[in-house]
Order: sequence, then structure tokens, then C-alpha cells
Amino acid sequence: MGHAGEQAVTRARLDPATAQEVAETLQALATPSRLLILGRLREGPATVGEIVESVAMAQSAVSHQLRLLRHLGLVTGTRAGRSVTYALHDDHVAALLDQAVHHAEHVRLGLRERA
Amino acid sequence: MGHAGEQAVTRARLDPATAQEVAETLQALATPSRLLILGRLREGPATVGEIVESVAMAQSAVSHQLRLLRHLGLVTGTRAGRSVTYALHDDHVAALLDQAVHHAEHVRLGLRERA
DNA sequence: CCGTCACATGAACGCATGAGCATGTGTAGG
DNA sequence: CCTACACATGCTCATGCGTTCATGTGACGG
Repeated sequence: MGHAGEQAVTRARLDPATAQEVAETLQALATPSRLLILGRLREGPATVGEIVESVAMAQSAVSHQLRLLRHLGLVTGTRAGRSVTYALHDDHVAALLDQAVHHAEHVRLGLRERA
Repeated sequence: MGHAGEQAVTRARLDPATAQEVAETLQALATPSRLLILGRLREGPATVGEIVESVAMAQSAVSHQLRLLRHLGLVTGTRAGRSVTYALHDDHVAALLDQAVHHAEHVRLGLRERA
């Protein structure tokens, strides 16, 4: 496979501090459980109970992950009576999700054919 | 500013198997050390020694991460005399890196202004 | 009030993982 | 050959992280 040559990237070197921040956010997408939760929310808002059903996880586990996702600013939770409805924080998060899935699959295929 | 995402996504639900695969690949981008290594390689190919200098890590640690990245199909290693030169597997990986950094930073800002 | 439903939170456990250490493999030079 | 250089690899340990168990909090119904 040839390299398609030089993209005249004028971007600065990735410094440790930034790397730290980026890694922190990306870890939210680096585990199947959270990925499933986010995948469910990408279809639309849902209460915790609904999420639990969708992803087949214990309620406690889901709550813990939701808190993490909330602190990272990826989702928002709103109380409506007894239940709490969660949603992706904004469309940008949805886009990030799509790109991640798309790219990851692409890279994965590249691996296959390289074997 | 901000493009309202009208992605009339008719995408299928994210299934556990896919989530597993995606998470596996994304974990490569979920740690500062690997992120730094990839960041260095995004500027162009480099030998292990050069990478070690760039990221200020032990040689062993770098080698371990490079092996992981190789197995994930993100980088390639080529022997040139004594030294081995590493490079991003293809431009697509570079794009994934950029997007990850860009999006992660954006999400991070969204968090700030929400406080 | 009291019980119950819908979640959140705290503590503890088990497994995966990153880094360090020692050593192995391959290559160039003398 | 023998040594030195440039990496790779197996092992081990310490740490982190995700899940589970038990319990706490807040909102409705009776």
C-alpha cells in the first residue's frame, strides 16, 4: 500500500496535556457498554429503564456509566416525575459516535485484507 | 455557526458484537501514551528511537504500545538496517486521529460553557 | 405517613492493562 | 566470531476500571 503522500498539515504537535484531555474523552467511547448506551441514545432520548432493557445490563451498571457520561458532557439527564430521561448532549456527540463507528469498522476491514 | 445535523440516519441499532469491535479499536486512542505516539507518527514516519525521544517514554513501553497498534492495524513497521521505521497504516488513520482530537476538544468546550 | 417505584450512590471485588525489568532476536562492524 | 546497537518479547507487579451488592434518595399512590 502506498502512502498517498504529504498532506501539508500545519497542525501543531500533539502536546501531553492535550493528549491527556483527548484520551479522557475518548475513553467514554472505548468500552462496549458505554458504546451500547450511547448507541441507544443516538436513536433518541430514553429513560434509564428503557436503556437497561435495550442494552441488557444491570440498572446499577447503567447508572454508573450514565454518571460518567454526564460528567464528560456527552449526555444530559432530565427528571420527569419518577423517571429520568437521558439524551445525547447535542448533535455533535451523535456525529462523533457515527464517525467513531464508521472509522473503526473501516480500519478493521483494512486489517482483514492485510492478512 | 454550527451546522444543525440533519442526519436522517436510518442506521441499524448498534449491536453488542460491533460495539465490542469498535471499542477495541478506539481504545488505541484512549490513552495519552498511544495518542502521543500516533501524534508523532502523524507528522511523518519515525524510528522507534525517534519516537522514544519525542514522547519521553521508556523504550520498552513504546515497543509494547507499538505492537498493540500494529495488531490493531493502525501502524506499520518496516525494518531498515538496524532500525525499524514506523508509520501510520494509511491516511484514513490520520483522519481518524484528527477527528478524534477535534471532536474531543469541541466536546470538552461544551462542557466548560455548560458549567 | 407508608410502601413502592425509578434511579443514584457507596463500597468491594475481579479482571484487564500499562509500565518496568530482564532477556532474546536480528543486524552491522571490526 | 565477537561485540555493540536497535528493537522485540515474556514475565511480573501495581493500578485502574467496570461490574455487582447493598443501601440511600426522591417522587407518586393509597
